[in-house]
Amino acid sequence: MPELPEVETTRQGIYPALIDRRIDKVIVREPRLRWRVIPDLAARVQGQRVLDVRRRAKYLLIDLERGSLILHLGMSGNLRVLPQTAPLLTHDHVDVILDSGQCLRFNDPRRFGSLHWTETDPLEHPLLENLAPEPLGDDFNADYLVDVAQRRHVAIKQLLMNSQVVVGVGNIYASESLFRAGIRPTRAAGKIPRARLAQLTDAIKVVLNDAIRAGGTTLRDYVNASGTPGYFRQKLFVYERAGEPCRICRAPIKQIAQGQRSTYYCPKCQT
DNA sequence: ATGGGCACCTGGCTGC
DNA sequence: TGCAGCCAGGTGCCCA
Repeated sequence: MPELPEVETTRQGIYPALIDRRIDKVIVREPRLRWRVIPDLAARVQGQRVLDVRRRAKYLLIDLERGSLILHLGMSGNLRVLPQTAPLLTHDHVDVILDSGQCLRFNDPRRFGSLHWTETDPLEHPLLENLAPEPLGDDFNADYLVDVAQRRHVAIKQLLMNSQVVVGVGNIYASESLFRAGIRPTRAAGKIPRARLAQLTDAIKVVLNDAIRAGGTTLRDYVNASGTPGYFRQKLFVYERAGEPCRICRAPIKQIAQGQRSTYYCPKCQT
């Protein structure tokens, strides 16, 4: 489900409820996430105050006084802020109960999400330490992408989805960014001229920022911390629009498979 | 180093 | 109505 805009929207949504609150209790109903949640997680975090809520790539980092929770939403996860007494739904796997009486509830039907605890710098956690630059940061720019794309034979879309190249760009925003840059997703990364890659870095930033502003994209199950969907779906140019007319040139949008994922593009606008 | 394919899991939809 | 098959916002790991 969630790519960078959805994770960032979630971060912004949970921040006010978490910041400076103390954790009264953690309830892990289902520890079998992508990695098994450590058995003593509740004991380790109980009583600690929340110092910050950050995002790195698609990971949420909840910094406490003596460590950090590292949370990933996987494909189908969401976090909601609810009254502690709110009725449970299926797949409500974890509750973080705060001293305000509110509760941060993690729901994840497919259990591709994860919850780790670290008592050292979370950015040096094995899952995070080798991640590429943030797409919205200044070090993700034309020079960088040109350098990385050099001599690479992979299709540009797959390059964009590689977290060693840039983080946070998933299946939706890879297709959307390539549309806005007018680049065909199947083009070999190393054969795209510098000027086009420069347009692409800009397109990625614009698309991600627009999506954050719209509260993310809801296709099926994504909801923000208040339980409401994102509105960026209405602004998608190609994703899940196979056969529908291109919003620019009216040519039917094409759907292909790349690396076992669906890719969408306009055969006229993207070359 | 690079690239490709699989695995993990549940649920919703399609078509027989 | 039932059920098999396919698809879905991710990504770590294993293999060539």
